[in-house]
This record gives sequence, C-alpha cells and structure tokens, in this order.
Amino acid sequence: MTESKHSGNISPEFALLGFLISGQSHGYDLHQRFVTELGHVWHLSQSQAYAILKRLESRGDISAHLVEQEKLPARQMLRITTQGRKRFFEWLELGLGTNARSIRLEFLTRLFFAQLHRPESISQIYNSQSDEIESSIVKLETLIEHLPPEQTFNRLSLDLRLQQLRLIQNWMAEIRTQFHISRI
Amino acid sequence: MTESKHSGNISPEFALLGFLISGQSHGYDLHQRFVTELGHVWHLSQSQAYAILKRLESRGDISAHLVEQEKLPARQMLRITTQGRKRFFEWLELGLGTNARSIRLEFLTRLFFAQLHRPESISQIYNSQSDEIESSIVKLETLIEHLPPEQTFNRLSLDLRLQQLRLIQNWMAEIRTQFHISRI
DNA sequence: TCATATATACTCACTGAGTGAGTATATATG
DNA sequence: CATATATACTCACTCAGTGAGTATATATGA
Repeated sequence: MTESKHSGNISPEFALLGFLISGQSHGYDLHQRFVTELGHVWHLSQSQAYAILKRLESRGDISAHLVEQEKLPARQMLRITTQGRKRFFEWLELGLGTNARSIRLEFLTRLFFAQLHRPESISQIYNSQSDEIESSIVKLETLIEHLPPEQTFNRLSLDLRLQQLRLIQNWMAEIRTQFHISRI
Repeated sequence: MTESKHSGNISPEFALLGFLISGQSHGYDLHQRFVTELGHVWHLSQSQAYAILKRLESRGDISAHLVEQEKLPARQMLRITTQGRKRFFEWLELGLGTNARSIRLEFLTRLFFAQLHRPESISQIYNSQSDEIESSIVKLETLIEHLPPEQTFNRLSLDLRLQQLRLIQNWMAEIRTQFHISRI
C-alpha cells in the first residue's frame, strides 16, 4: 500500500508509441496530438514529451532520423521499431491497473489506442480490466474486515478506495454499452 | 489538466513534521509510526522518509543532534524548529486539494493531525475542504458542458472525475457525522 | 549451540518525473 | 511595423522513489 509507487504512470510513454504506430512523426506533432486527444486524461508537458521520446529511443523502441527543412529548424523524424511495436501491443493487451487513477489514465489510454489499432481486442482489454477491479474489490473488502477497529484513518482511506472501485465498475458498465462490448 | 503536476504529494513531509510536534524522535521511529498510523493512506519507504527528513533539516524545519548509544549505531535525534512548527500549522489549516487522490491522502492526513494537535480547528479544515470540492465540481461541470462532443475519451475521463468528486462528498458527509463536525 | 531471522538505524547510487525558461525561425494579425 | 503565435527543440535543474547495502543486537527454533 498504497499507490505512487513510482511504478505506474508509464502510459504517456505508450501513448507516444501508440501515435507512432499510425506512421512516423516528430516530437512537436506527437505532443500536440497527445494534448488534443488525451489532454484531459493526462497532463504531459512539451519538455516531458521530448524526454520520454529520448528514453524510448535509447531503449530502441523508436528510431530517429534528422530531416532538414528549408526554413524551419531540422526535425527529428521518429519511427517505431519492431521492438517498440511489440512492447506497445504487449502493454495494450496485458497492461493492467488497479487504483482509480491508473484506471482512469491507463485504461482509457489503452481503450483509445485499442480502438485505433486493435478494435478486435477491445472486449478482451475491457474484460481483463473489469476482472482486475473485481478481484481487488474482494481483496480490499477482506483487508478492511481484518483491520483493527482503532485504525480510524487507515479505515477511512480504504473505505474511500473501495467505494471508488465500485464507482469505477459502474462507470465501466457505462463504457461497455457505449462501445458495444460483449460480456465475457 | 490533469494532476501529477509534480506539485502535490507534499504531505508525507508534513506528516513527519506532525509526528515531531509531539516531541523529538528519530528517522527510524518516525517511519515506523508513519507506516502503522497512516500506512494505508500513503506509502512511504524508509529511504524516502530519510530523504524527506534531510530536506526538512536543510530547510530549517527540523534540527538534528547526534546521540551516541552504547550498543546500537548513533541516532540522529530530530526536533522540530519554531519555523517548522509554523509551517506545519499553516499546512494544517490552509492546505487544500482538489482531486480524489490528494483528498484521500492530504485531507485525511490533515484530519489525523488536526485531531492530535488542533482538535478545535477540525471543522474549519473540514468545511474549507468541502467548499473546495463543491467549487471544483462546478468547474468540472461547465468544462464538460463545453467539451466538443467528439472528444470521447476526454469526456469519459472528466465524467469519471466528476463522479469521483461527488462520491467524495458523500464520503466526507460520513466523516462529518463520525467526527461530530458542525455545519458551516 | 549455532544458524537464522528480525529489529534497530541509516546511507548511497541511481532512475525517472517534471518544470520552466531559453533558442531560433516563420507566418499571421492588428 | 510591432507583436503574437506556431513550429521544433534543448537545457539545467529539482524532487520523487526504489532497492540494495552496512552494521549491530537480540530473539527464536532445530
């Protein structure tokens, strides 16, 4: 317990990769697309976008090629590599997340790119996320049951988390109808 | 938009300060207390606790004194300074937070320490937090209203945030009765 | 009795998240 | 003609966070 484990928050990275699946592009444009399409899901500053792209390049998930322009400064044209493509689809179909924040951020991001690049696996993504929530609700419930009664603040915290997870279930049910996702 | 602006997440710092209000202590003990009392509200690793304490010292919010022990390694005994005390109570009574996460984390932490050190200002803290939520619900509602309809994912994200804020309102109403907090 | 686990008490090196400002140029707008 | 805005990045910096390591003492079980 609890979140902020420095592990989450990987998906702006994958979002940038996801945009590159549609074809090569450059930092400025990727950041722009990110802001207009997912700007209310995540916040991503320009410099941060560039930093992430640098990291992706150093890991071999994308490759960069300088393209001179007559007037404006040269562009770093970016292409996703085979490895990057593999990593992206692994994240898309296997990545999960349990807490409210990561669901809003990661799950929505995955849904967004699934719709773009893998519409046929939307229901699989949806269902595994939904199962994950189910099971973490159960875990939380037992955790709360076994919490010593004097732990007022820990209890309040876990109570809210539990209620948030239940809320997310309803919110996801709403998504299911909107996206015409079939049950398991 | 959206959170994770690198600004939030200041309260483990204040929590450590808060424990020092009750009297001097040392890193190991402070971390232990944190984990047992607020371990389900926040996660705070040991090394992180020490890092924060270092920062607090460099800012002059706490002072350290080496205390030799016959057998175990020496302790850094930590005391809160006048400045630290001032900073702590400012945070306690003025600090706010709008998103689900920061409310669960920061608000609960403030409530915890208010109960310990300032029970008379609990209702003020509660009410200003509650007002803050009210006003950000209004903001979110208008934001959603003015969102172009094709922005499916941004809308879904904001919808969930709105519902989460409403959930928090109910959760806080529950706290009000538990803590016998009077209305404004 | 001897190994092993656990508690005490911290340090260190490292990666990553994130910001804010700066650089340089082109085009549109009042 | 000045100013704002869009294009396209870079840089220096701070804070967050982890995981492993160091060193010692005591309890616990085979």
